[in-house]
Amino acid sequence: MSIRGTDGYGAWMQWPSTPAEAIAVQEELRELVDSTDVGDQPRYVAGLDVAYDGDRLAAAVVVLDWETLAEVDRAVVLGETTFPYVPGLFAFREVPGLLEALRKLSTTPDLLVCDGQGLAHPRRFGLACHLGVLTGLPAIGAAKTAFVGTHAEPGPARGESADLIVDNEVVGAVVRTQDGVKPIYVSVGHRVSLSTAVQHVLHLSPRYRLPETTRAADHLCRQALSAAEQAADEEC
DNA sequence: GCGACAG
DNA sequence: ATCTTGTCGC
Repeated sequence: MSIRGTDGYGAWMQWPSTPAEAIAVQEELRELVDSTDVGDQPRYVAGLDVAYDGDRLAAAVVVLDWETLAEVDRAVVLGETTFPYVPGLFAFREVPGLLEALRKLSTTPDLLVCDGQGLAHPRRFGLACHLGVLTGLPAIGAAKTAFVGTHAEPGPARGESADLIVDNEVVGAVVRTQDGVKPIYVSVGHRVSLSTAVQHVLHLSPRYRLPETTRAADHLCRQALSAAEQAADEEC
């Protein structure tokens, strides 16, 4: 796929090498986030995830059909970390590999489901916003644990949720995707409203706590990383 | 000042 | 993220 949204920026925006520069990039790109519904009902939904082994990494994207949740495309790239893990700057560790994987797809996703936060971030610009703005594609964040905000305990049944709040502002939703399971943290990434993001996550999680997109991408990047390690061991 | 902190 | 056995449940 082409990365329409990035071209204008990629040409002059150098990748940050320090936390201060990274924060400056977030402060600038955050202005480009669109938290309203744009585009039609998605047909191709992508799950994205990255697995690590020291400085080695595997970034994967798996595209599923919205109706059947069957896989229609996949791409995975091996690489090395270029940025340390710093809470709040997580995207700078995962974006390079994920953009490369997205570029390898023969399908252009209608929605990106990211393994992390979107607007539920200290500067309102988590991984999902970053990937959404750089690609121009609708994106949502679906994280396994909380990062910022306070919230009430959502009801015990699948589909129940509670607002995730920061400074009297709703930055996301805490959603119970299955009866009795620990809820997940959903927030807007780009070009999707929060209520739509929650509906999408529930549609993508018919049986397990995490969206099928996330599960598929998680499996792929782990498998690719371990396969690469096997190959490396045999060499030496 | 101290602790907490997506993956 | 990753390090890690057995165990409860469908």
